[in-house]
Amino acid sequence: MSTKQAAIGSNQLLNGLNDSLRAQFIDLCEVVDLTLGEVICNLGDTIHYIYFPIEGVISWEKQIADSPYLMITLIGNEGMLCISLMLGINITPCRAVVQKAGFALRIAAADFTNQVEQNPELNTLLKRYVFVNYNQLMQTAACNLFHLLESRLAKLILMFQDRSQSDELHITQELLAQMLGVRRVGVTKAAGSLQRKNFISYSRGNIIIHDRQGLKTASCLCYQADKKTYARTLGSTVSTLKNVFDDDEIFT
Amino acid sequence: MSTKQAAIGSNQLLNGLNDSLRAQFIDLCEVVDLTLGEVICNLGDTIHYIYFPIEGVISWEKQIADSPYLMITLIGNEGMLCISLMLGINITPCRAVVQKAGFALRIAAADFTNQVEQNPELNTLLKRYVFVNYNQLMQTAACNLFHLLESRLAKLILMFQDRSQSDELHITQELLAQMLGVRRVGVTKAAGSLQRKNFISYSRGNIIIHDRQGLKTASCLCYQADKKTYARTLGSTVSTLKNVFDDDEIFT
DNA sequence: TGTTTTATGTGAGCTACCGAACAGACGTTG
DNA sequence: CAACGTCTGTTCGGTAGCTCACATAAAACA
Repeated sequence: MSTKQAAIGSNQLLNGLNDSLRAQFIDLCEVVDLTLGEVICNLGDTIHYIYFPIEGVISWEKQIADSPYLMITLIGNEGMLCISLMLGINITPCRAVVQKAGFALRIAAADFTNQVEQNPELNTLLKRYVFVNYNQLMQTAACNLFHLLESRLAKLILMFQDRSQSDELHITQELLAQMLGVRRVGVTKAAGSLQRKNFISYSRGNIIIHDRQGLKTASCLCYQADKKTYARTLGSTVSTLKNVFDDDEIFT
Repeated sequence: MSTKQAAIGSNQLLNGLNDSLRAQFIDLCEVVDLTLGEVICNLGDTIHYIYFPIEGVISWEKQIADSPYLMITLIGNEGMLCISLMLGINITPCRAVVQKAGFALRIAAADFTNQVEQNPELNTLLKRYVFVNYNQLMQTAACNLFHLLESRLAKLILMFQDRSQSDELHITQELLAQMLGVRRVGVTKAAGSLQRKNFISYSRGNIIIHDRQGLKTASCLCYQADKKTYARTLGSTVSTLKNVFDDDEIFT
């Protein structure tokens, strides 16, 4: 299943390219497995490859002094890894960890840079993706300050579901807590609340999502806002955007 | 004093360009006043101009649903305004408000885009600046979650001082509270604590900084980390970096 | 099978910050 | 001078999330 043929057309970001350009780009890529828990890169690492996930979920985590790692965003087949290279920096400022196994296309940094320089269409597309990240990050900075843990947890679960395309997630409360930058007991309490509302059920690292709509009402509006930003920014170039997110209601 | 001649060499970011390129760029700019409280742009505005502050301080503020505006960063003569255009987006995602009067170079969006396309050196420099912003934003997202108000206030005061190049700041607690996303009484308490430690004194919208070193110990390490990121990322291109920040101690 | 490891749930006390309301102190303007 | 608006300081009750400690239960392993 992880052949390059199967890979074509399965990263939503690359789907924003026209067929010939996409084929040319993917021709320079190789398909690699993403194994659960794998650390793809660490703070300070030189960027050797750029990743475009096809299946699986990767968390992008920042560590600041005196504090544990904090998840900045989740990356699945709607995005790419190591956007620093788009900004001319070949060093990663973060750690990237595989949170759901799968596989990805990856391209060598030099090839990537060449392609971006030679193809204005590719350059435009990926710059827009950087903008989406930049915007989501501002949203997250505010979200972290203002919103209750239960809302943030609901948002995280929804994000994870979007990117893993499954109603069953495999992730422990301990890991969720680390991503959210809170104690495990906090997640237990918030997850218990979501469970009592019958939005999810939880058992030893398995979350089953029963009521996606309910989760949306429980989550903060940041979730919807981020998706709207993605849609509005990449919508004109990413033609198959509807596949990225099952967006039932995008509102203004 | 606000003639274009005086302006040359007074934005630290543009100082990263070689002399002829900088002269050529500034030739396309005009000098405009920044008046206190002026809203330079609002969420959703089309970007007509890019600003490079020479004197004065601008706050970059995001508003998310159900919450007041939150300051994302402060911009002075170490940076530029409206970096979205570097990412191919000509709409501002935020509000920008002048928090200290001064003046700035500004260049029309079309001229800016042309210059960036034609000058790889300029393009590289400003992409790196975007990276610095991106990195600081991740830091802020974590800072907002983990760090105490007093530390965040100390950091903000230091940032303001760096960008206003004065030991006396004119800003009310109400405004600081809004920037930090907390209530005014919270700032009163935190500022009172800093005052009792003799780091600052405070009186009706005037902060006088007595002990910069003390403020640094009171602030979170995010302050130092952000400056280090700036120095390391732009240091190789910005030759006069030492002028940007009076960095007594940059450590690893 | 019993033992250990891993994952989740509960409790009590603590702290930072919130919400609201109010008091004082300074500056400006009539 | 008096009246008013602005800015800062304080108080009281409430709550979210923290620290620490411990309980329970499913899975893994011997």
